[in-house]
Amino acid sequence: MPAPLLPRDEVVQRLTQVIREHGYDGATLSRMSQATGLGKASLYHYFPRGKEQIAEEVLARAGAWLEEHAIGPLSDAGPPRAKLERLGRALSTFYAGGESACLLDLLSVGGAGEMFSETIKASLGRIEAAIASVLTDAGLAPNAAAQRAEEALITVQGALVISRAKRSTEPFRRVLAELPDRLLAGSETAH
Amino acid sequence: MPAPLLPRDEVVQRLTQVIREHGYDGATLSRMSQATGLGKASLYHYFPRGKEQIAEEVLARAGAWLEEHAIGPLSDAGPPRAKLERLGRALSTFYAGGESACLLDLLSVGGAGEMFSETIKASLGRIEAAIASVLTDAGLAPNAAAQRAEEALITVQGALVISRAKRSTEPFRRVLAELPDRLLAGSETAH
DNA sequence: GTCTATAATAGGATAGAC
DNA sequence: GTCTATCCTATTATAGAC
Repeated sequence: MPAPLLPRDEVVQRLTQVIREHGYDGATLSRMSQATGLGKASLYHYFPRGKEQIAEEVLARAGAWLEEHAIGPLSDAGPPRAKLERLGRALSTFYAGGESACLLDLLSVGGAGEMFSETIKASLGRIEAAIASVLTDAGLAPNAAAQRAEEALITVQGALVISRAKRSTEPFRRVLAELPDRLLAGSETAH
Repeated sequence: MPAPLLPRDEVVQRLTQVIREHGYDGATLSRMSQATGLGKASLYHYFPRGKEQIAEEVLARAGAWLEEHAIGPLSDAGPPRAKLERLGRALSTFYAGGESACLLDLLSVGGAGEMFSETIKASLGRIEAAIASVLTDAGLAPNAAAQRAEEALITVQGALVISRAKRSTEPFRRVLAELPDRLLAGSETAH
């Protein structure tokens, strides 16, 4: 059997780019074929269930990346502020400094929304819980911590939308920079 | 000439629903035909340039609604807090309490993004300027006011995304409820 | 102003050669 | 593992009757 032109992970990575740029409906097999250099038939060799499977793997890979680089480190030892700053750097990488859209956003629209709803909710839940846990460590009450963790997600997603709409990464960069202060405001480690 | 089955504005309203639910690429003429009860050919009678013109008019109508119900009233006489509360009510109506996605979000993705980029940026600019103006009236420095106005947009958009992803309107409702306090915090009228 | 019919193209998916 | 060729369906768009 001939060696693949691209390792599977590289293929998934390029498909991720296509979906992030065009959304689920706009991510046609033609575009995917072009982005990977593989014919449509070859894509079906990698992903027998077609487009839906592609989106599933793209989503899973993104989830794994976040788990490793953003969520996991929040459980490490260390001061809350340092962990939140590290989270900010991870998110900046993940979203390419604000240039790349969020899959959870794009894949929650229309027909794709129903397909991936559970995966998306689970991902959001995990990151939200991890942030909340850091904030309780920092001295916030559980309710306040949970609420602020959700606010963090809201602000990051909103900044991505506004950055995309304004065609400027400035809102995203500003939001990320301010994130640790905002989350820790009033906590025992903040003063 | 026979009377139209639906007034044009009613047609545009139903088409708006389709785009808001499915995004630009997912808003097919079949769905639009079904939503309006008009055949595809009739849609081309209303909108000779097809789907792109439909999205243009949908966007224009949404912009006009916002101008009248959200942006305009911000220039009326009255205390800043009252105006921001009224803005919140208008946005709650506009986004159906968090159930409906934002056109500026959906139409900034993929190919549609390039088509409507200028319109979208202009809309964002107008609402941001109107909010900033209320905040300077409330005693904030122009820079702080502009920054907070952008934060308002970010938070509202983010709440819509998270509400959609979580399939719960709670984040949106909470964000709207907290909006006036957040925007006015530290201003001379806040204490 | 709306319709049926139809063109032309693009989309998702599969068969089978190499 | 990749390709060309093909199928079927959906999509955008138009022509022309009523």
